[in-house]
Amino acid sequence: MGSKAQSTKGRSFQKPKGTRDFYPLELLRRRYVTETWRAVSIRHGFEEIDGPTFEHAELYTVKSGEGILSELFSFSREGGDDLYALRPEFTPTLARMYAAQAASLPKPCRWFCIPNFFRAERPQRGRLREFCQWNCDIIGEGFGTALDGELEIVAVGALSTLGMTPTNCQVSNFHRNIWTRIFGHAGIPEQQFASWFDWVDRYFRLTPEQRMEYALRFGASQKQVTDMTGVVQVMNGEAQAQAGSIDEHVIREVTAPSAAALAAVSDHFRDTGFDGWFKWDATLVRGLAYYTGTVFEVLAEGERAIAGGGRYDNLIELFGGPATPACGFGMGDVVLGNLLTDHGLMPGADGDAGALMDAVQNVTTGALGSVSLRPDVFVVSADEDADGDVVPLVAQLRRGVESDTWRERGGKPWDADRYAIPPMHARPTDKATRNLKKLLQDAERARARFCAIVHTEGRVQLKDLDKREDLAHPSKGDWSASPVDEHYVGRRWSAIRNG
RNA sequence: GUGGCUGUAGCUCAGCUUGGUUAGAGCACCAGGUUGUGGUCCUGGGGGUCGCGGGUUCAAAUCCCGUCAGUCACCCCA
Repeated sequence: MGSKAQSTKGRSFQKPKGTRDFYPLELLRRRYVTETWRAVSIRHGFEEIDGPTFEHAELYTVKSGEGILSELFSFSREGGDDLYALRPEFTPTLARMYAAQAASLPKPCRWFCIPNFFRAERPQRGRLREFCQWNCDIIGEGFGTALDGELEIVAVGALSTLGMTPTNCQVSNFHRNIWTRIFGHAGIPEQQFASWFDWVDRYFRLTPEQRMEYALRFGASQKQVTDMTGVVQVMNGEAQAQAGSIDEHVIREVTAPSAAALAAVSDHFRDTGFDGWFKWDATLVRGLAYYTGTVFEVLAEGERAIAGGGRYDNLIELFGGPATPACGFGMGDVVLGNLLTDHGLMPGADGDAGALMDAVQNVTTGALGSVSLRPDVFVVSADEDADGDVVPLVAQLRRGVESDTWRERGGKPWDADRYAIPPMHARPTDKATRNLKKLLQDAERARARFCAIVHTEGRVQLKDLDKREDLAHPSKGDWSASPVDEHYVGRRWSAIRNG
């Protein structure tokens, strides 16, 4: 080590711009994040997939136009005609894969992947040319309207597991159709919608004067700018509508259907115990033209978006599949890594290799909750009055119960004693039926080990699906859906798993 | 594609404004010693094309030009 390592022969090589070398400690840090992503995905009922690292370049230009080629690493075989490109995102691959098998896939289909992506951009903080990104997508309709909310909760679940809280991190939400309706109502021609989305997107990055100038340049009128400024202010709750702009009641009326969809997302945050994370932001529209409904971004102070996603209801069709609604998000490892490090939430950031090894060990082998590919429990409702208890119970089981000792100590997210009851793989049904027999079939088809049947007043009946027998509580008979109870149903298979 | 900052030992950096003897520090590494077997302390040691190229000068890490690389921001953001 101490002697001169470089030979006078040979030349030295540098890693390509915007790429990273992962020495042992760095790779462990990455695994801490990716294994957490994986565990959280599985617990939320998502299945892991992957696709090729490169695709026909056309797959990307068909969606985004030829202009995107300059941001791709593209190549062709020596003497070959086909142009390929390293994948810059997963959505086209996903749409292609889904379209190819659409008829035989379950509806909805919950898929995740944690692949590397490549973009030929200029690197800067939080943006590299090769990075790792977690993608979660729900494709196809369930009976519920909560698909978007369900999806967002997965992202929040991961951040929460990694130690982020609503005080330093929130999910900004909006619905693109709120704007298209407003645009329509304001008499803006459809060809100008894209420009107006850009305008909305830049709202907080430009001064009022710049906003006016920007709008006039693409052919808007002064009145329209005044109107839209008023709409942003009303929507964000910053002010009453100003004189001369669109009346607040009119705004509410025009946008009611889309606002209701957003409210459903907000409700889902509440039902799953993540209320504080949800935020409205009327200026959040996201650049991509393919979003058709809700759009969201996970934001934290001082960082670019940690995750972003939304609803894309006509993309599967674009890739040759049947018309299928879908929503998804992506979360990159670069920004997240910066964020965790800055908040003291990255194990081994101080070079403590032992702590880092323990952290990865805990995440992967079970001290923090083993990840069962088979669902630990399938939760169904036996009574209409208990329907509303399913989502909260599933969320509670997936979250686990943190231990008092850990909480009082102010422990780190990766500490082995974090949970009194570890997080589990829990699933609700996607079926609309109330037929208990069918619901149990659904549970067996999902290969669940147990089924929790929720009755009124938080009573839970527990079945071992492998042994086909009921597991009654020794003294109370039924179990409880409330984690504060001694006979909380989560305790039962927490005990089973620990032997 | 545009702009700001940076590039000196394996790592983190000082020195550059006001050019001038063998270019420094801490950590790391190696050797020896001390401490009654490991993270203490002491002593010594190896290791540097001062990113690269050109220019100005008697003399350049230092000033000027170019170039490459890194980084941050803009553009863009799937």
